[in-house]
This record gives sequence, C-alpha cells and structure tokens, in this order.
Amino acid sequence: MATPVDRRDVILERAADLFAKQGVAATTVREIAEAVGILSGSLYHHFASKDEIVDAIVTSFMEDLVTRYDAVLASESDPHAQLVGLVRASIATSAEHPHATEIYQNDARYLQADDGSAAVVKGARTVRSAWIQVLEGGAAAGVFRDDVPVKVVYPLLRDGLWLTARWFVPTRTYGYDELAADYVKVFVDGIAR
Amino acid sequence: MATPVDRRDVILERAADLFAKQGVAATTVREIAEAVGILSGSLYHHFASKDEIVDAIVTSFMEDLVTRYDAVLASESDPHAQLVGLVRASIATSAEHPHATEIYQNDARYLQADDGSAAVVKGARTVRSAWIQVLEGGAAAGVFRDDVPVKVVYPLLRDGLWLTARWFVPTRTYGYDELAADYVKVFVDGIAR
DNA sequence: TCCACCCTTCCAAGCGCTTGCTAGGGAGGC
DNA sequence: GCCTCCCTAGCAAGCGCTTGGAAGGGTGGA
Repeated sequence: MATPVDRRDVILERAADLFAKQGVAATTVREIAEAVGILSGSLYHHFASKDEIVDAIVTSFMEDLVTRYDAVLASESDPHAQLVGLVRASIATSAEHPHATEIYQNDARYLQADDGSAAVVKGARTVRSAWIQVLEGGAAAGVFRDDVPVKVVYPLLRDGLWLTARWFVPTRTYGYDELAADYVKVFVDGIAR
Repeated sequence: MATPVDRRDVILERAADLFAKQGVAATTVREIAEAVGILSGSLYHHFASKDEIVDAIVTSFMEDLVTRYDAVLASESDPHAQLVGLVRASIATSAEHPHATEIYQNDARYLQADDGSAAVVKGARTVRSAWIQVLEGGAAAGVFRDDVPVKVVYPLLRDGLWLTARWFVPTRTYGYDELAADYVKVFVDGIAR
C-alpha cells in the first residue's frame, strides 16, 4: 500500500504531465485523478485545490533552480564560466522537472493572475537577476558584447534555453551535456563560421 | 452601423487579445462578447464556434507569414541575406498580428489536438522548411557553422525569435528594425566580444 | 492474542456554478 | 417584406469541490 508521500508525488507527476501537454485550464481534476488511478474527490485529501497542485509543481522546480543558480554564482567568477554554469544548471533542472518548465512558460499568466505563490515570484526574480548580473558583468569585463542591450540579449537567451524543454529529447549519443555545450556555442560564438 | 465585415474583424481582434493573455481554454465566449460589446449568443451569427475564431486568427497570421517567407526566398540567395530576410519577415508578421504569435506558441497543442486547420498545419511545415533550407544551405556554403546540428540550431533561433512577441515593446528609438538587427547580431555573431 | 479505536485513504453522490451553444423572436435598414 | 444583426432565455454537459461513509491498517490496552 502506497504511503501518503508516494501518492502525493504520483499526483504531482501525473498532473505535471497533463498540465504541460494541455495547459492548466484545460486539464480537469477528473483527468488527473484518472491518470493517478483514483477518483477526483480523492485528490482533495492530498491537496486543497487544483491551484495548489500547480503551485507545488512550479514551486519545487523554482526552488531547485534557484539553489543551482546560487551554487554556480558562488563557485564561478569568470563571466563565461558563469554563463556556462547557468546554462548547465538550467538544463539539468529542466531534466529533473520534465514538465514544470513547460507549465511555467505557458501558464505564467495563470500564476501571475492569482498572484502566484511567493516562492515562485521570488524565485523568478532571483533567476532573472542571476542572468542580468552575468551578462552585465561580462560586458563590463569585455568578455561579452555591449553593443546589444542586455535587456534584449537576456530574453533571447532565456527563451531559446527554456523552450528546449519542449522539443529536446536526449539520446544515448546526444544528451543534456551535449545540448548545453551546443547552446553555449550558438549563443556565445554565433552561427557564423 | 457596423457592416458585417467590421464586426467580424472586431471579434477577431478582441478574441486574439484575450486568447493571448489568458489562453484559449481559459477565455470564455462571454468574455469575448463583452470585449466586443455584444452578448455571447450573438457571436454565433458570425462564427460557427469558438474554435472557428481561433482558427481564423491563427490562419490569417500563418498565411501572411508564408507569403512573406516565400517572398524572401524568392528574392535572396545568399544564406546570410536569407536569414536576415526571414528574421525581418517574422518580426514584421508578428507586429502585424500582435497576438497570433502568442496564441500559436501557447496553444499549438490545442490546434494539433483538433487536427488544426489544414492551412495552419501546412503553413507551419512551410515555415519550418524555409528555416531548415537556409540553415543547411548556409552550412553547405560554408557561411554557417556545421558542427552544431541544424535540428538543434533551428529551435534555438525559432524560440528566441517568436517569443519576442511576448516581451518586446517598440519605442520611438528602438523599433522592430532595431530588434531584427540585434537578433541577427546575437545569433550570427554570438555574444562573445 | 484479540479487540476497539483512530487515522489515512478513498469512493460515491451530488452541489452550485460555468461553459459553449441553440433557437425563437425583435429591431432597424433598405 | 426581407435580410442582417442582435437579444434573450435556457439547454446539456461539465467543472472544481464538498461531504458522508466505507475500508484497511496500525496501535495500545486488557
């Protein structure tokens, strides 16, 4: 018999999958319950609301991400190394939370509309400032270009990076490490030969 | 008194705005009707269903995009010029259809789940092949790098580009042309100094 | 060891409300 | 009179969630 912790995790996992595929609004509690193998009323034994399920998924992802970013910035000081670290941390977090990124990308409005959870809002701010700090630091140090505003560079990097969760499927010969390396090549060196 | 064409356009415009902000599933026909200034039952005089509204918005955008892409590829043969052309065409189309891009990015699953409209599916294929053609042609011509697979380069470019619709707000001194130019700088030359 | 009690988890039925949409009829313009 | 556009009332289906009760397992005391 599953322990309480296990069932709760299964709900989060299945819900994350459905939310990512269909969007939060279009996913019913009945669908989530069916995917878990229980009836929808039973979900409310574990979570107070559908919103709370969403929050739990995204909060877990965001906390993991912030922890990894903090570790990168604490251990690297060279802008290029920091950038590589942030990319690797992002991709590793995305791999660890296979659907949270998709939910966050697609349903950020949903979270904001409900004023989100404090942890998510705070985490998002931390994530953004990590990147801005690295890009600005790199430009100041003469490592990164400064002719394109950081407020333009950052969203281009951000969106390319986070939407890898939507299309990337690792294979035996081309995994997350290879993706991170190629991402850095494309953005740091460009596609020109 | 508004002519039928005008009212229909107003519905599409208002619906596009709401769909982009909230997602298709989370936008009710009552909200759309209210934004237009009529009651929800009246929408069905102009459109057979809510889905048809979505389709009309996305189809119009996609047709415009394909037309612009075809024009670029017909008039440029140098890979770099083609890439610049595709970028400029994408950004121009995005500016012309302020919300369709957001809908397409967020609700592509929705469209696919309903087998979408033939025009959208066909258009999406055309769009993708235009990029692949340019990237592969450029690599073969020694203009673009060939050490990173095109199937990785393309989605990075694509996502950075299309999500500009989500964050970019033109100002008097930094408009769509400047964005296109900076996008090209970032992706073609990279951010390294 | 056995039994009563408690807790956890779930089922089942249903609530109040919302959704996309229908169909009948009215109003205004030509 | 006819046509276009809209209002109105309401339908059927479905939504997130509540509530009462059942079932199973664990624990402690006699």
